[in-house]
Amino acid sequence: MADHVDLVLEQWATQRPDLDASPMGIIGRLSRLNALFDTAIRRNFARYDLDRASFDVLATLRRSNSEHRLTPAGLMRSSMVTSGAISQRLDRLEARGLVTRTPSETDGRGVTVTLTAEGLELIDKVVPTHVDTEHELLDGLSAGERDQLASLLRTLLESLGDKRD
Amino acid sequence: MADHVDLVLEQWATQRPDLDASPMGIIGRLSRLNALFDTAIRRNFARYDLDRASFDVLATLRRSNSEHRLTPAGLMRSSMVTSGAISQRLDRLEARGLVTRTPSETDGRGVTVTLTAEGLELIDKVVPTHVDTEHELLDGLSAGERDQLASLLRTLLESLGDKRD
DNA sequence: TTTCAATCCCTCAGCGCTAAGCAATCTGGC
DNA sequence: GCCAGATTGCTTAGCGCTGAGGGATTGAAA
Repeated sequence: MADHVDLVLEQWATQRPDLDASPMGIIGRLSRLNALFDTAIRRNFARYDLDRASFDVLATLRRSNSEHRLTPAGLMRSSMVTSGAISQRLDRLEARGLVTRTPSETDGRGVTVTLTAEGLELIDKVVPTHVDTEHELLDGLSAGERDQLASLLRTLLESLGDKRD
Repeated sequence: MADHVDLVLEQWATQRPDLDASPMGIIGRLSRLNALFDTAIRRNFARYDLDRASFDVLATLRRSNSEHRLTPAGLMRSSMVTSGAISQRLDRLEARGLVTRTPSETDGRGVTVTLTAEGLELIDKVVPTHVDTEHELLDGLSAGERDQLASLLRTLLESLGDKRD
């Protein structure tokens, strides 16, 4: 019963027994899981000519409100990428006709990003398959273990200052 | 008591109540944690003119064996990136004099990558600060919670086929 | 011995991101 | 009403990775 991170921990214990490398048991595994999840999730998106970045924007617009509209700043806060990345994502989505950018009615600097009918149709088709993919990825845990894991991860996120906004 | 992912889950429950989005409670949090960890870890590396890619290679060589030597293929298996990425990482590290590439003595196609004295000195200086950083990042959990979390993550990794090699 | 699939490492074009910087606009304190 | 500092969204150079592909070598089946 051992994964790759166990090997890494043993190697450090041998080569640098003075170090307490135990945090890698969490941070290393988390990073590996993220890479594995990402590969599986991207494979699903590719079937719809989407990448993760585009999906994130479309999904954020879809779930945010009934008008499916948000500012670039709002999208940035939700996504943990820089404003430059958001601009470029929107360029690509706008070129494909999946979102529109219109000047804000209340703020001369601002822009409103809205899902088009085509964008809504696409994301509503993809999201269920995405949720299925995620369910499959977690098949190895029981319902109780999943709850426990989600709860520990939330505790950790909150301790690092993650907020609702 | 709520983090950003709780908001996302509520939004999906409102906009698409037909979907069971609960896996996002794990996969979404894991992805967010990974991003937060990455930022903190890279900030520490930057103090030593290192990026995460270079650190990964140096650390893998350091812990692998007493000779601090490995093939590019071995580095690739350990890192979850493509062979092209390894080649480029080695180019950078070799140019800085932190590793050497020598032809394998037993395989005409092969190369042996070895930590130089300078590379060894650098990684031995950085690793303790890296471990400290990781300890700080997990401060929000008790020792028991950390064990529990590591164990759940290992179960999940194993269910996805992660192996020691 | 010959053949050939597999392996090893590399190159390179393309891609999306970051970091820095900019112009336009807004806002709160005076 | 005015101005300084924030905020908004965008542009661009530079960076590292992927994915595709290629040359050389190996090892095992025919």
